Amino acid sequence: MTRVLVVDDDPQLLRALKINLAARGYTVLTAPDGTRALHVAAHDQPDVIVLDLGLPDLDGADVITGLRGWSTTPIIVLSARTDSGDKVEALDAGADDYVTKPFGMDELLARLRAAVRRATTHSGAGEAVVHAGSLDIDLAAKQVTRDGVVVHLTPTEWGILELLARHQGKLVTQRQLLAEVWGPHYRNETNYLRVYLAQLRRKLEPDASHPRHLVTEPGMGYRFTP
Amino acid sequence: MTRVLVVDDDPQLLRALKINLAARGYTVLTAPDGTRALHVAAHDQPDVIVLDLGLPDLDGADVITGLRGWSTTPIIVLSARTDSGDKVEALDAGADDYVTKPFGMDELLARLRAAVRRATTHSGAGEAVVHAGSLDIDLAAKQVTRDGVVVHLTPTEWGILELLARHQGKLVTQRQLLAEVWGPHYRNETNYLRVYLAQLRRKLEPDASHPRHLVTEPGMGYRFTP
DNA sequence: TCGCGGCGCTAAGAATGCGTCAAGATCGGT
DNA sequence: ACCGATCTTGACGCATTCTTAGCGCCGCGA
Repeated sequence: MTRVLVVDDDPQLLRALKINLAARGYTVLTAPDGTRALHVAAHDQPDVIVLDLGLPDLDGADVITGLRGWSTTPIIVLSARTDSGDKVEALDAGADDYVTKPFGMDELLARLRAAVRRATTHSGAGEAVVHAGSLDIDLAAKQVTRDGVVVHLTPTEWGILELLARHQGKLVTQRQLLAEVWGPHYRNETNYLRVYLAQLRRKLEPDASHPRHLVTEPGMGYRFTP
Repeated sequence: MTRVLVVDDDPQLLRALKINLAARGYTVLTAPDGTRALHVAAHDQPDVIVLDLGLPDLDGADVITGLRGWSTTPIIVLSARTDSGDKVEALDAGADDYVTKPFGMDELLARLRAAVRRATTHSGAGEAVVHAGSLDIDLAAKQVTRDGVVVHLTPTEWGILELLARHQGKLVTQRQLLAEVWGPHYRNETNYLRVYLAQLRRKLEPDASHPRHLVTEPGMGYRFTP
């Protein structure tokens, strides 16, 4: 069953889309703002995302960028703005399609089918386990094992590790981590990161004081290196 | 270089598209009708196809079906018909996107970029790496390697290198660098640049006193030459 | 030939960011 | 209401990084 994540702050529209999509046999997930959209996307891995711009908390382009860092899930943007600049911005940020409101339900459904078709014909099964030394991180099961033994992580610890593992090899800025794990208001609380990274290293690294996987890039952020 | 096949029976529009696309660095192929479009597509294997509906010889949906039989090249449909039924038909036949005339050139170009990006990131490895001699600059991972070894850069050093590498070959003025890396208030502190460029050269250049990549343009700024 | 501005280079003090520890505060289940 | 787990908050020492100043070189024009 195809799973669609619909992100919109208008309960009316959300409901209308939910009914229409469910009637066509889609499984519908919803989120009312950007922060929760990112959470749901990471947690439930939908097959396609319908994203309304003009969300209350985050800028539309930021939501797209936040998703594109680790996911290639098709994104269809909805917007009331017909301005061509907005379209260009959203598409260049990584959106797959852009539909202006008011839209025909038939058209949206057709674009949805097109997006899903592309994604399924192009990509095989995405790998959900990241290996790193004696560490195995199962992103789908949300579980980490070290030398085969399960390591217990708190929700916050997992949030950080997941984000880093999804971007493995890439640098993740402190702001990115704080915004994704704690929320957009915590962007300057770099304190938290120091505490939690130390905790993660204590649990995961062979030698916590000389980290091999959870590497600090001073002044910039952190990097997970397999 | 990205190759675009434009299919349209209107010579005016064909010419306009050709000029605009060529100006953006695309290689442009053209076809005036469906039959020749299929031939060119089979023969030259373009990276993306812009297809006008309402061709003189074949029905639009038939052209799409004809292409989709053997190719997964992205197809962007142009049409004067705003009717939602046409859109649904074209998209379900296998088109990737549908743009109604009259359209903004900016929007079309953005949708073109989106289509090409999808196609390349899904199949090939979409890497954002700048190579220069024994230097590899990974802009996404924010990491530099020299002869395969990772070179550690401070945030400021990286800020400068990133800006220069993104504009590789082009001259970047001192004001530009200072404003982007330090902030708009530091536009006259050319001192900083001297210090940091020296540091970067020491870390990255084979012979720091005879720079090959980080070149000074006296009185103007700096240039990164691969 | 001389003076001048722009650049490369070095080095030291100042400022910032990080790891660490430990003690409250909060949450959630019994 | 209690208790353990988890999250927040503050403080300290240390290392790195940034800022700033000073000197010498080179090319250019007077």
